[in-house]
Amino acid sequence: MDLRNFEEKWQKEWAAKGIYEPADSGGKKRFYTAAFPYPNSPQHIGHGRTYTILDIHARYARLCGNNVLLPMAFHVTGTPIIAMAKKVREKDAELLSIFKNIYAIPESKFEELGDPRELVLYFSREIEEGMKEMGYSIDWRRKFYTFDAHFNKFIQWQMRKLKEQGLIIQGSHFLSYCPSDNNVVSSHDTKGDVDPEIEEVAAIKFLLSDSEYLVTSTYRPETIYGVTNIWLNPDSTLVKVRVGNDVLYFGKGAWDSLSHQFEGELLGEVPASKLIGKEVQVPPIEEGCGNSGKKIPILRAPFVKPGEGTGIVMSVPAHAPYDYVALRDLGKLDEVNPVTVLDFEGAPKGKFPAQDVIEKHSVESQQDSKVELATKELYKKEAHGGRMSIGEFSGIPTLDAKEKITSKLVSIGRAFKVHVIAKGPVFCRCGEKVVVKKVDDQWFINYGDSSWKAKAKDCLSRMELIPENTRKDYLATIDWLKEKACTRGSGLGTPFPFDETKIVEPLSDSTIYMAFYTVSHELSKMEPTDLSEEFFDYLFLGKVAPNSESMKEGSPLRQKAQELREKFLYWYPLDARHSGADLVRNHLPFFVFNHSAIFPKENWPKSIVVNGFVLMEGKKMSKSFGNILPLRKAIREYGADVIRFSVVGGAELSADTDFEASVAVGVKERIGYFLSLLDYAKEDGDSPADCWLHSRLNRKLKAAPALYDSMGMRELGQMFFYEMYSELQWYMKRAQKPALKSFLQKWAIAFSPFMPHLAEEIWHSLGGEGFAVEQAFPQADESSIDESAELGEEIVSGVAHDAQMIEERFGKKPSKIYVYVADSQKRGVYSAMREKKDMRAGIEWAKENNADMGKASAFAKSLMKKVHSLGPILSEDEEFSVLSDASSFLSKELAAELIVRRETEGGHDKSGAAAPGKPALVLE
RNA sequence: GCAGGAGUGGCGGAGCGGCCAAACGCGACAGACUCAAAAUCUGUUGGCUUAGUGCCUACGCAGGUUCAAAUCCUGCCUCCUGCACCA
Repeated sequence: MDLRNFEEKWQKEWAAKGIYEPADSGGKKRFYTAAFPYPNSPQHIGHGRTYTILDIHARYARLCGNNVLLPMAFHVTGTPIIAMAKKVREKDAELLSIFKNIYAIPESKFEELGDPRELVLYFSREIEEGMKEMGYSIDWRRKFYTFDAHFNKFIQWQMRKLKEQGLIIQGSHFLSYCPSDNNVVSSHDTKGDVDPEIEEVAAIKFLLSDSEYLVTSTYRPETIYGVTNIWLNPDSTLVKVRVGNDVLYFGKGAWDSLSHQFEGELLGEVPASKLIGKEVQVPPIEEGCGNSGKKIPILRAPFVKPGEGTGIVMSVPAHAPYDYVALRDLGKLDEVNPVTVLDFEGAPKGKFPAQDVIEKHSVESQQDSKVELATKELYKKEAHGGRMSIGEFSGIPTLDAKEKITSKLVSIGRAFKVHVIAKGPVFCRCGEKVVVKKVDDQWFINYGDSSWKAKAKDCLSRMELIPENTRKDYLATIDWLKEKACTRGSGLGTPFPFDETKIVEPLSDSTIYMAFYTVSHELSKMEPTDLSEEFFDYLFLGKVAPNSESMKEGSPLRQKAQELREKFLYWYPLDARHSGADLVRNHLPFFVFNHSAIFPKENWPKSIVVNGFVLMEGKKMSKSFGNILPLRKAIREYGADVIRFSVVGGAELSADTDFEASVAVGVKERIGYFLSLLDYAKEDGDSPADCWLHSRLNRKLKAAPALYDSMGMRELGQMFFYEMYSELQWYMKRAQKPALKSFLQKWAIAFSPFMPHLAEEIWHSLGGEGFAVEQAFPQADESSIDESAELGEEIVSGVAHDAQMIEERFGKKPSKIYVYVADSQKRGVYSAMREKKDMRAGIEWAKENNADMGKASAFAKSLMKKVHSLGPILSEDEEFSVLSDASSFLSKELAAELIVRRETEGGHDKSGAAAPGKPALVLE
């Protein structure tokens, strides 16, 4: 069976009739979008998940009578595509092998793919075809690329709107940087893919003489009161640098890195050995307090790495195990004056904390690896549970004191801040050490602005978030966001309007583009030069400057803007934004922020839906595992409906889902089963089996709308696919004359958001008019929900099951099976107990109704344990007739004559074991 | 380090105070069909037991609340994800 045949057929029909190209007016509307793809590779099935959920959302909205817009475009902004094209031109073996073996690109194409534009076109075509083959109900007329001139104009307008409100600022910025490549370095540019995280540390100045200082860098400026000496590697070279009026000493290697951060005039080099033995002054942060302002010695320390930090280290033996051990090894502990500056719970009495922890771990010498352990242990205690125990900041928690002391040192001119690569050194792929570079004229979008944050939160508070438990993540991110660098030096995209040599950075040009979709199909017919700031002001905000020439009343451009404004106002606000869960920390908050700043409240987005990832046979999909299943390949292999369902139906929205080939095969086979039922497309029957099946269906139809609204993908899939499937199998076994026409019609439409092609095929096979995907969602018929019919079938299947169970023990094939239906007295006891959830209620009922008290109390006792969980039951007559009706079916199933009797008839010692809903069985 | 999340059967994963020995799927086993296989169907899949509706032991570990806990509370252990200029 090849599902592709009818899938392609219906895709063509849908496209020919343009049913996914909605008018920009009329009736109820819904506007849904998902993040546009970045076309630097073909899509794999993982990409299919978000779009499939989006499509299901859109399709359900259509069944509910909405005019639905689902547009798509391509995000090409940034450097990766350019870098990739460059690699193609250089004939990079690894990349070309991926092209050939994973992406299946013909080698004849390689030449032209060296051009970034061709690369974009190639992969975007690939992606678009895949989306069409998946049956996504996208309006492709609105497609654009983010390097299009029209879009550029729009983004420039956006930047201007932000700047007007003071939300675009300029300032200095620290970047991880490779001096050899002359480029910014991020985690995938480093050896071992280490993230070059930038950290701020305090650089403290120790006065050597006049205005000459040794500069040490430290994570623990709060220990300044306890510094006893300076460590200097005797084999290193120091450099003297003039910064302002000061002359600063740094380790030579350290200066090479730090020189990218601030201006300084290199005065010369000094061998470190020349300084050893001299003294420096501890910054006089608080006279007479600890070692503050005192003279301390410079000691030799071969362990100091001249390239790290500033290459010069301050020593605090009371709190730093390394310093303590080093002094001990040198035999100089007695010559210095350690001071305890921090107190914490469990701090040793009469000992220095570092000494204590060193002794506890019996550390022998500096080379002992336990020093590291001791350092971590002590630091953890002091940093998180500790407080200052000296000076004006006494009693203040360590982490706060760190800040306060640093600012005080800065204010007295004895410290400044430097930025270093955390957990360094980190090396660029070219081999060079990554440094921190300061950029002075960087542009930012100021997400740190507090009134903007408040606005963004206001916007968020009005939005529905699915799943709702993501809300605190958004709030935390909104709080945490600060200035975001919004331009880059190179890459595809939009020139930044205030400095056209720069490009608007990718996460900044994808925040309000949903508004662009509402008119993109019209804008593309216009000249980009017409898309002025004034034009967009009118289109999106309805604003006209009083003396505007081009937009004055009656001008052609004003008319055009008016026409487009109506379309924009029709579609906006956006009803739902769909995305993978990974974007909760960046794109989605930006989306909220920017909408809240630029658009009035009535055009703020209504909801966000996020979903988890797709795993491949339990593992993360990745090029290195070689387990990527390209979307189009998967469609060819299994069919679009199978992939749609496999990627979406197996897990809750926010959970990761697993793609397994064996499951996909199972889905495909079940689809075949549903199709085979078309042979039974007769008008409805009215047998118990028919009532039962329609009851089950209507129950599902009743539950469905709430599930579709909350994106309960797993449960919908479970219910309409797997459950329906096994119920149909039971039905086919039970029904003498299966009649499934109206059942299949309703089912196909209700499930069409998941499997639109199958639905269309079934709909037309049953002679339906129009398209299945344009019908109204089938309303549940409450009167068809028949609890008795469902209970009846449960009893029948229970009898079949129990009889088989007993048969195994019976030893031989029975020729007769007697079924005893429990009497009405038991039912009375049962119902009374069920209602009151109490045994006495049953006994009382028995008394009042003159029942056999011995029997009644024994029965009541047997129900006692599950008195809280008794389900509904049928009356004796109902149960009797259900079983009588089913007796020929059961006889056939069990290959034995089945005789239904009432418990009251007796006739067998087992007959008394009958319970309501659980008849007693006797095999003969 | 900070923030967030998760630990259930052979596996994936439901359940979030009582119809739970635990949905559904996958896998495994048995049976039917068949010359045989695949596919399909039917059943079994914690232990013990009765010719079935019974009992016991289970939901990371240790306690607690409750008539009742996988579900609520406390502590501990383990694992995962994110931490920005990157699409």
